[in-house]
Amino acid sequence: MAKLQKSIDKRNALVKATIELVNNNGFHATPMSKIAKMAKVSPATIYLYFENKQDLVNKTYIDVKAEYTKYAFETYKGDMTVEEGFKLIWNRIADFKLKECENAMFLAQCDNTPMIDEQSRQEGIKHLQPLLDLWTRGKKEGIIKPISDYLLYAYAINPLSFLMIIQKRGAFQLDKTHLDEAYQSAWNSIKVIK
Amino acid sequence: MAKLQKSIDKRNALVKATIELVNNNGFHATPMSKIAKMAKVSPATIYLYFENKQDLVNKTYIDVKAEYTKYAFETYKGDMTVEEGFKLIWNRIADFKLKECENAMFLAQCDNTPMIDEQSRQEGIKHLQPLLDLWTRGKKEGIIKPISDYLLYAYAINPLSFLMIIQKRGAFQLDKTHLDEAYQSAWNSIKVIK
DNA sequence: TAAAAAAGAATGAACGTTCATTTTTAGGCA
DNA sequence: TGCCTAAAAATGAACGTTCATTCTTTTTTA
Repeated sequence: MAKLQKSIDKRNALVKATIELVNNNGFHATPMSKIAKMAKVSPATIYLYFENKQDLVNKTYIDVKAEYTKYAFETYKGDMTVEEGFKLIWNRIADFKLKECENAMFLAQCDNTPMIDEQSRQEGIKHLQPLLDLWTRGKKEGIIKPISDYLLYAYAINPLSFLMIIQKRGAFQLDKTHLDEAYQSAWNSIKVIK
Repeated sequence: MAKLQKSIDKRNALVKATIELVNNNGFHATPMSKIAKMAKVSPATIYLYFENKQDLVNKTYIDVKAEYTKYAFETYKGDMTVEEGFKLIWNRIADFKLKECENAMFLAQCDNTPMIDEQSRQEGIKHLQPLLDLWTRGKKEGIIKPISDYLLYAYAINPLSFLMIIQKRGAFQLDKTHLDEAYQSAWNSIKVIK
């Protein structure tokens, strides 16, 4: 048990180092030797936990994506109204992107580059199912516009990624007021207009 | 003149090859030797046109960004109403992202990774001024919500990047109906609600 | 004490860039 | 016009470095 614990710590250290270094330098400008150094491990040890560099980054992506969606849906209950549910999930996602900025930046980079295997990408998408289910219910109840899930995502959720990135670059600070405005924009763009 | 023409052709070929290879492989997985091969040029020749690899990708970014904004604002006239102007620019941007998919993918990758120098990034942002001016006017006239330009961009323009990426990945096809819906979402999220 | 985990050094391939050389260009002169 | 030449442009090969991965040895574990 002590042995297993130790291994998990090392794996976590490797994943964490990968995120930080890839965020700052990009995938291919991040040598295994630096990841090893930051995780306080020998380069050779990485290969006890991951097949190779590609496997390391794929697994890191899946880990982070799982953490992200776990956080997003953690307090959501199936008996909420569609509007309540959406508001809750939206705010949890916003929270995550702003508080766990490093993790969110990593996901953004993975989603916009050929860094990740197609298979790992698919794996990551699965975790969004609760949100899709909520939208399906919302459309049935006539509360959410009867348009493609992709469009709903593009206008309601994805803008948060953009805001996170420019906030990270120091262009502006997202405060409570901004977030309220952002939520209103998100909700306006998906709700049925009466 | 023949000589100058020839040089411009070569530079263009290099920029084009860079876009295609970086889109498919990422910046650091794209060797200069492959760029040279695709542009039908010797590796050494690249260094007659660009200082080094970083300079090549910076210049490519600025070129593509300029092309993008030129297209976006080409038919816009200052005497249009705010709503007309926005609709026009929005549709031009959508056009560009869908027709010039390679170019738009390249920009998305640059904007979400540490691939580009901060200076080149700033240079690229300048070109968006006409859109910012339009929004300023819209706010003055009480047509556009009095919120930060970043939020306006996040909800009105940026979703197009997301749609382009998933369309490119084959997840779904953006047709005319989708585009109309997308435009309505965009406009709803920035216009003043009466 | 034997097996598993970890380490550092070694290896071979790939890359960005430069170097020495060849090819092309432009234009002055026969 | 056609030829010559010096400068500019272009090239392929070579260099030195960096990196992912493996190998051999040492350390830790149970």
